[in-house]
Amino acid sequence: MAYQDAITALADPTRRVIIDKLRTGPLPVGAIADGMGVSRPAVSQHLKVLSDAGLLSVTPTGNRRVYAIAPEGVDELRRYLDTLWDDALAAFARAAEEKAKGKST
Amino acid sequence: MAYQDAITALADPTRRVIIDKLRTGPLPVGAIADGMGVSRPAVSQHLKVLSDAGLLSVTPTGNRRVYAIAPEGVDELRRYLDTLWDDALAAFARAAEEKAKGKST
DNA sequence: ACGAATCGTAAGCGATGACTTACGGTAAGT
DNA sequence: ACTTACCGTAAGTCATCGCTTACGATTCGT
Repeated sequence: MAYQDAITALADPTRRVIIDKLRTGPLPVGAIADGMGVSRPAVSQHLKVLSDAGLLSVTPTGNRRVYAIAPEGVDELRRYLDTLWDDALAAFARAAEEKAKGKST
Repeated sequence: MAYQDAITALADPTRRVIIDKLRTGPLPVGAIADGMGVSRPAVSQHLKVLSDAGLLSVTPTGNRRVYAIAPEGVDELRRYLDTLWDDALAAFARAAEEKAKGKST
């Protein structure tokens, strides 16, 4: 009960930028908000969405909160897409096969 | 230049239901719309979004239009998530390592 | 102890998007 | 040829979402 939230979270462009910024490693909020065109509170809201979706982990360190990509959350989404991938391929092959047979019954 | 559209398309619950209906094989619009709580035009609109995102293929057959999952589109999204997965794992390992070292430099 | 810094939350606003009804267009059936 | 079935599109409505400004809480520095 989570891959749906992960997809919804990644649907927003700004949130994808945040994810990209965290690809190289964990960052505090200020560093994340720095450079992107939106205010820091907006970034905070996005971080909450991403965290709730299980895509980010938070580590309160003294004054600041360090965010990092949570591999588990990404993996959940990955597994969903894998099953979709498998089914799509199977259906594709079956459809091609029926077409070749002339499709009777 | 497409995985973004794929994610956006899959973000909607109704569209995910459509995708699930097509997992077992291609279906015409009527069969897709049948049983889900929204009107057929709504389904048509969703089908357009999914098609534009590269997640579905259309095959006009006489009177009706048969939709099927496009493996290519799914694969694009899959590859994006794989790179994210790789980076996340690498960053995770690096962070753990630095923490163990006591973090110098 | 006091001021500055870092960050989350609340309230309000504007835009995007999902849905409905109504309509037009093409193919199949008789 | 006429009717029926199947489907996409247009217009309009209503909710959702992302953004901003304002504020409060906690922690660091001096």
